[in-house]
Amino acid sequence: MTIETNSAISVDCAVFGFDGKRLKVLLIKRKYPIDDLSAEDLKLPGAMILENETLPEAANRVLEESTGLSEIYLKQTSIFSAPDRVNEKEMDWICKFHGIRTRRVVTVGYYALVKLNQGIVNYTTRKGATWVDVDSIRSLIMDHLEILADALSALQKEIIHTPIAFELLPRKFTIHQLQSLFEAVLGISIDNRNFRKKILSSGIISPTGEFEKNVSHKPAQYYLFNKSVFRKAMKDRFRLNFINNWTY
Amino acid sequence: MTIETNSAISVDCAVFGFDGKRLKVLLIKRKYPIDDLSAEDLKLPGAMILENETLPEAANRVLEESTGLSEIYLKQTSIFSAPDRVNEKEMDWICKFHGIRTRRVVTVGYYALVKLNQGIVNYTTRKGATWVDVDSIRSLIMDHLEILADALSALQKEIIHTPIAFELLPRKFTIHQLQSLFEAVLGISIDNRNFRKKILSSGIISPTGEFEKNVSHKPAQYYLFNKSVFRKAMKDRFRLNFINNWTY
DNA sequence: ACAAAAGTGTTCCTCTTACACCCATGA
DNA sequence: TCATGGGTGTAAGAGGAACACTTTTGT
Repeated sequence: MTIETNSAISVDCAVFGFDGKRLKVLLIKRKYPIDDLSAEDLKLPGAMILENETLPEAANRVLEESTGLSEIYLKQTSIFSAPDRVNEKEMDWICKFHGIRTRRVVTVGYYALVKLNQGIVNYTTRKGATWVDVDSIRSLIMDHLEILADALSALQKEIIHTPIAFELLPRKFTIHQLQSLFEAVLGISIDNRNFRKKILSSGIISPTGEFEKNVSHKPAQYYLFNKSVFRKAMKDRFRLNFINNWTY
Repeated sequence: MTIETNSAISVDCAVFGFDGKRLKVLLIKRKYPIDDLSAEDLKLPGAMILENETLPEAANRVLEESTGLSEIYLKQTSIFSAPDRVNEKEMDWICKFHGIRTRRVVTVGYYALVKLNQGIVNYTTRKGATWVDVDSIRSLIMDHLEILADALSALQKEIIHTPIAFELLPRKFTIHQLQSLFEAVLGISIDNRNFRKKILSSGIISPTGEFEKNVSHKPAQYYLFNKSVFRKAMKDRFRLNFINNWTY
């Protein structure tokens, strides 16, 4: 197997999902183990870029292969370019695995957000991938732990400024789910009354009139994300006469 | 001249400075013009990465060459990876200029912030580089205009969340200078009373007791940036019970 | 009846905004 | 004395933070 590459640039994707309780990330096992590089070692999904492909295209290809989904929310984070980020043994493995020859691989980190559901879990399980609690991950191959940490940090920054939370939830969701998501991603706890007030008064979600069924408590209403209101809100962001959201 | 490169990855830097009135960026002229690629074409300073160099190291090298300064504030922005981002003619020029052979160049954008002063202006002028009003730039070679726009947009986002404004000002500065900087970078106007109140009550600047001299108006006091207070403020950012700075 | 999560209001306080005049200096 | 930017205060309103109980459902 030889993939034609024109330069040793790869992409690695931290694919995040939310199971209602915790933030998960998709990990795969090393294929083609050699020597003491075990097939049990976990890594982020990634690939070398192809000749006629941009980096986001490569990242989308990785996502489609690993989740079966296209049109996933995708965001570039940092570049990892330390000349020694891949040690000699790992370098051998990479060259063998990808069918290339190179002395150095620069990788570009991405994070992706998917709406976790049974279909995806089935698909990824068939592929041998697993969804792992982000908090519980202690080691990954090469510098993938660092790439993951960087992706998580970028996600945390972004989730409070842009409406990416909705990329991690089903189309219809309860306010409680939304709140739990913020709590899981940011590692904080949020007052429920204030949260409802803020999110409802912002107008970016709309009630559907549908309610949970077969739950052993008062059924919660389902809401929808309201893109148009959000876009309007973004336009109004630079208000009249002063700086918003100055966080010094 | 042959620089050894192990892959066609380059860095391009938007070096920003502030002259007290306007945001400036450092542009250089194309060297070694060929055909109708003129020596008058303007570009961002950039370079191919060397074999044993990380990307930030390459960017710092570019900065040191173009400004004579080290220890400059430097921040990575986006990656430009369209396979056709460099047309054939430009590709010829790149290969000739850098003494390499490649079919494709992926470039990584950086922005840098420098404290503009006579020394730097002299240095850059000797090098044939110029400081140009960011607003006035209409075209640059290849996709450098896009790289610049991306850098500016990253700077605008960052300046309201982190204390990078001080990287663009002299060590001692007046509140008016600081305000003008925000106005220039963000393209807004700010109420002077509110600005003073906010910046002074934050405690991140300290008065020096020194005042302007030889100005034909009431002399303004000079202030210093107070790093330690700022770092403390950052730690307090995640407050007790709710999400800060939610901008939906 | 009980367990479990949904849903709801008010008060206090801080921060944002809008706005206009006198001061100190050099020319 | 004039031109220039420096420097100051206040009031009204919006939004953030803290806080506890009732409702609805399934078991």
